[in-house]
Order: sequence, then C-alpha cells, then structure tokens
Amino acid sequence: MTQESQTKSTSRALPIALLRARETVMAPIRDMLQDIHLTEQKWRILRVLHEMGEVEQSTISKEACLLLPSLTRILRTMEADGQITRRQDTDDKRRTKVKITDAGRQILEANLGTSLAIYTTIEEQMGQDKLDQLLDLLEELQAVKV
Amino acid sequence: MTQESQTKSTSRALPIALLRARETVMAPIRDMLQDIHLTEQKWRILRVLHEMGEVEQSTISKEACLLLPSLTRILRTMEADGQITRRQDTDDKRRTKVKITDAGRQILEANLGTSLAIYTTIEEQMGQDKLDQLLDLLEELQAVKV
DNA sequence: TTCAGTTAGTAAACATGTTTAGTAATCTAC
DNA sequence: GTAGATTACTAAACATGTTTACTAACTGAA
Repeated sequence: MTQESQTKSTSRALPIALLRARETVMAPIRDMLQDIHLTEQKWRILRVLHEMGEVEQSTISKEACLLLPSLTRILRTMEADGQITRRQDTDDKRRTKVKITDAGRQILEANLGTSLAIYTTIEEQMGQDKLDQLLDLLEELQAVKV
Repeated sequence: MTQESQTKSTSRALPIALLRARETVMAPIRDMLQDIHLTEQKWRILRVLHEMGEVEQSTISKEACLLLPSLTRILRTMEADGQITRRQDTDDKRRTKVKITDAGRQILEANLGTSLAIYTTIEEQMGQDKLDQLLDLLEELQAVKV
C-alpha cells in the first residue's frame, strides 16, 4: 500500500474542500464589502451583534470564529469608527459588553439586500434542497468531537 | 417584513457555517502541525506538490487556495528550509517551477498517518455516507458561478 | 515588426491569524 | 477568609491575508 493511496487527493480532502467552497461563496461578498470599506471579519461581528444584542467579547469570538487577540484589535477600530460601543460589565469586571450602534446597524441594513441576493443566486443554482442538506451536514460536522 | 427575517441567522449562514465546520476539522490537524513546526499553509503546499509533481506557482496558488503574494513569501522560507526547490521555466521565463524535495516529502509522509487518523475519527462519528455526501455538495458549491 | 494587452511573479503596506505571555478579576476548595 | 486555579481580556511578535502597484516576459493583431 503506497503512501499515495493512504491519502485523499486534495480535491477530496475535507479541510481544503471546505476552504475552496468558502472562497466561492465569499468572493462576491468580499466585492460588496470592499465597496463599503468593511472587512469580512467586521461584517461577521456586526451580524453577530445585530442578532444577539449586547454581548461580551468571548461570545463574539465564538460566534464569529475570531480569536480574542484579533477581536481586541478589530473592536478597537470599530469603536473608533463608531460602529460599536464597549463598556465594562458591572457584575464581572473582567468582562466587556459590546453593542452595535445605530451607525453600525445602518451599514448592516444597507447591505443585507445584496448579501441576500448572493445567497439567492447560489440557491438558484444548487437548489434549495441541496443547500439545506449542506447546511445540515455542516452543522453536524461542526458538532463532531475531535 | 423585518430586516431580521430577511437574514439567515448566522448559524444558518453559509460562509460562517463553512468556517466553523473547517475550524472543527482543522483543530486537531493544527495540533499535529504545531508539533512539527509547520503551518497549515505549508502543509497544503507540500500536499499539492506531492500530488502534482513539479508545478508553477500559479497552480499551487489555485490548488492550495493561497494568493500569489502570500505564496511568494511562504515559498521563500520553504526553499530556505530545504522543503522545496524552485527554478525558472526555460520555455516561459515568467514562470517559476516548484518541486518538493526529499526532505519535504519526508515531513509529509511522516505525518500522513496522523492526518488519516483524524479523518477516520470524523468518518466514524458522521458516517462514511454523510461525509461523502458532504464532499459532493462542497464540490458542487465550489463549482457554482457567482 | 511593433506595440497594446495580458500573464507570472514580486514588493510594500496594512489588516488579520496565531501563539505566548501577561494582568486583573473571579471562583473554588480548604 | 485565603491561596491556587480559572477566566476575560490585552500586548507583543511573527506569519499570513489582501490590496495595490510594479517589473519582466509573453501574446496577438495590425
């Protein structure tokens, strides 16, 4: 048995398949974000804050898949740009509560339409059933214990 | 119709679902790579070179999902570390041909077993059918024109 | 032949990813 | 109550991601 046969070709390798699929989806979204001078990470943060209200940084970290050191830096600029506010939690002074501002919400709402249109384009080509199936499988994979 | 209902919650948002799933799969692989002082990107490059033989940088870029500027830097250190060799193409002097060295191949082969074991763990938990189905759907998504 | 357009790669600047280390606050076992 | 562990976050260093700009080499049409 050769080493080659022990390995999946990269096209069937799970990590790179996930990466490539993501690149396909993100390409048009990145175009949209570039127009509004927002990075992909800031977009994810705004979406999490829009959905969850005022939350602490660790929560954003988990939900938006950003490590805390990255988040610290990104939130610093987002606060300076008036997209979010931060305040120390009164109960537990280690925690910082983060909230989206009206300005931040406005950026989000002005672009959700475009975001939705991109999703719809993908849905039209793959079919709603397959896309749902894919999302189910991704959730399941995410829950695997490794 | 509120803005909220126009948006998928982030848990059903395709880009972040792909990202989270990938984080799950990559976590143990990153552990492995840290032990051998190799980054995830270098690992992907070695795998592509192992699979495809001597190729030019643009090909690596496409296959390993790395932009050319990143690749330039990474290959520079990999060449210095003796994991790859580079030479100018004789037919088209713009092109650089990259090949894996024996040392590079050795790193790869020494760790393919661990890599395979991680994949097997996931396969055992999700089932082979679902995993195949997921890979099919990912390939299909990757082929969508956006 | 020539020159406008394209392609392959590099350089530089800045943002983010990732690891290690550190601080302050909180929790827990005793 | 207190010392040791844990938690939330920040700092710093270095690697990579991303964009823009650049050079060199190639292509193709007039």
